[in-house]
Amino acid sequence: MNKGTLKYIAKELGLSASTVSRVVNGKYEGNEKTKQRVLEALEKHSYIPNEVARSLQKSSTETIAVVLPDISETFFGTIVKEIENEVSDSGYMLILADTHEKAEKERKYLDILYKRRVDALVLATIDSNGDAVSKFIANDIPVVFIDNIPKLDGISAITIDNKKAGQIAVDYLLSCGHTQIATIIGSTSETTGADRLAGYCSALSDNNIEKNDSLIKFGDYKLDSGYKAMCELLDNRDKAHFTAVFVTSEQMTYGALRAIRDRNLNVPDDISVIGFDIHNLKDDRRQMITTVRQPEDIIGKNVGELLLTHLRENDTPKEDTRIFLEPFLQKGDTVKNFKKENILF
Amino acid sequence: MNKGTLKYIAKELGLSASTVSRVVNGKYEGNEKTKQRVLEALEKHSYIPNEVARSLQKSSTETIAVVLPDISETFFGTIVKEIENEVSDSGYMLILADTHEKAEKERKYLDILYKRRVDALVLATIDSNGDAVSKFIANDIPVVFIDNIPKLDGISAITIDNKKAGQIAVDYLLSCGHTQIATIIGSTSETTGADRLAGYCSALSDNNIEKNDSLIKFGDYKLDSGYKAMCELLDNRDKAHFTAVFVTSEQMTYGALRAIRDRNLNVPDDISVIGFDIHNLKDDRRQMITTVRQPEDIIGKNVGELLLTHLRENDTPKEDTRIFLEPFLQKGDTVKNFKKENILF
DNA sequence: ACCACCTTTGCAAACGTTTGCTATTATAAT
DNA sequence: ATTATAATAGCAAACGTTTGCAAAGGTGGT
Repeated sequence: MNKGTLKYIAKELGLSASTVSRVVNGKYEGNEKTKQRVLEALEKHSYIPNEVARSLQKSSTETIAVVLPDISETFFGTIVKEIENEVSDSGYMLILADTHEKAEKERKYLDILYKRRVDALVLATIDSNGDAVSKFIANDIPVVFIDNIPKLDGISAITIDNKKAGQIAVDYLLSCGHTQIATIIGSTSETTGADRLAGYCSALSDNNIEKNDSLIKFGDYKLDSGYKAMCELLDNRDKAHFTAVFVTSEQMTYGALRAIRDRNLNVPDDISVIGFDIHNLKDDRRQMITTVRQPEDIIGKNVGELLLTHLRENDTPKEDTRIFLEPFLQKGDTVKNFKKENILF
Repeated sequence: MNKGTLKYIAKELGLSASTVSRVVNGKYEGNEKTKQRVLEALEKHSYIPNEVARSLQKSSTETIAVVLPDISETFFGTIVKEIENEVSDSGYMLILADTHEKAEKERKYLDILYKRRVDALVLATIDSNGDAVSKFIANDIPVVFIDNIPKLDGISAITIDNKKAGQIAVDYLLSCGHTQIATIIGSTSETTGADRLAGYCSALSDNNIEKNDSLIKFGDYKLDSGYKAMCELLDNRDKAHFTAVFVTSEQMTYGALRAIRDRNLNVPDDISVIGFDIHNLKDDRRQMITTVRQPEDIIGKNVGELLLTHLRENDTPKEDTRIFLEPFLQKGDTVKNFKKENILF
């Protein structure tokens, strides 16, 4: 029999595994003396329970899966950190899956994670076909989306109000005197992109500015697509002029900025740029990119809390939770203010 | 008996669990017809193996623990991403522990991870007392350090050459005409800090510049300590003058920059700064902080590869692996070049 | 001296797999 | 018809726990 196991120690003591187990778990109600004997033996062998065996028996792994497109982005890193912070005291650990923005990898990971019997799933999906996720729901494993609103029932979601995010950006540009505003939107097959676009549109129409479809370009959240979209906008600038552009993802923002630079245009003198999810360096001495931001830390904290209530009460809540947090604007130096000309620079 | 299990399906087919198991794992050698029957039944019930049970039986969880101080830092995020990328094809998943730079949390996590029977451990320790880690070594669980050189035997390490990092920084400053160079070093109880300091010293002495101890300050890698150290340096500047400072961590660099700004001094005109691990925004249109960098992606890739060979061959290699990667300088706009005055700005 | 009851501990099944060995049956060789 | 051989499938133990139930032993009351 393997050393270091409950059974082994029990046999050595002439006791049963049950007794030792109960002592280990603080459920022992018997003789104080034997309790001490057991405790000593545990100490002596420096017994360490096997969580895998425990998991099997309890059918709970105390593990939360986090599936996201790119852990190296500060945005996701911060969310993960906050989730961890929230759930670690309850003994849960995080198992991390980076999908590299690939739908196929996401599906594969979801399958594996289901096999591994994670207790809960946090998902920033890039492919909310949602089929791979339905197994989780069917088995009452809590699922929380952190990036967009799921199409299936049974999934909670904690996101920002993406429509408002679009509005904030456009409102700010309007307040700076811009009226010809272009935008680069990520995929609209998810609510995320669609809502940001909706916010853009409604802010315009609220201010009686007619929307110009040739000022709306679409990308896939990645750098190259932002570059390409910006090029198209610039190429068509004679016909569809604009003074500012609202780019709706971090990577696409970098792409757009690069495209602008490649044409030897200046930001913000020639074109104003407002980005998304840009994490400017903490050293605020220097130039910053104006950006719409999400409160990642609050998102993460909320996800953690929600997960814990789901997991503890072990009741799937009657209603899917929907928490919408506030996006906010972080002013930088990439938007020109026509209202107070020449003051900013 | 629980539905969805091997046993259940076996019973329904009038077969034994063994047979079904063997089909599932492609180890079945029997009658083609029964194989098909089993396959159909598996399909029909959409059978999903329970990895927890498998892990218990195989005593291998296909899980790699990654323990680090702060996953929200791009530096660690990138390393994690690359490790994941390297090992995911082999079926390994990452379990993530963020220690929030606390030695106690690190120890706690290491204990838990050992209980959870992870197959390997990647550790960026902040407390290489190493005691919590010795259990892993004793049980032939591969351990790789990614931040400093372990004191214990049996641990591999993949780091940059930290001495060279110090030399690179100082050499660059010297080449720009600086001779009075201060430095802010993280804890020297780890090799990381000690080596960077050694590099700083040797670069000075190689150039026949006498080291001035009052230009060497110590911090704990965090922002506040960088701020404080910089203040001390500035307060003492009459007695110990300097034109440049080499700060040896990302957060301390931000702290130092803030201290400089708070005194209304200009970077680089009044003081040149060279940081560490600074991830300047990808939009290289803008001002950047001059910094020593580590090739995170290569570190991650190497860690992944090393882990896989350890895990696959299941042999603890005779010798502890030591891989030293090259740090590199990323030039920015925070170092003044006295050699070609007024050209850079 | 008997019964009732409480205290202390153990038995055995269960969690869901994998796998070495054996049993059964069919096939072929003599 | 007998035996050797191969093909097929199952038994049962193992992985290391947890836990409902039962058994053993002890105590005290009558």
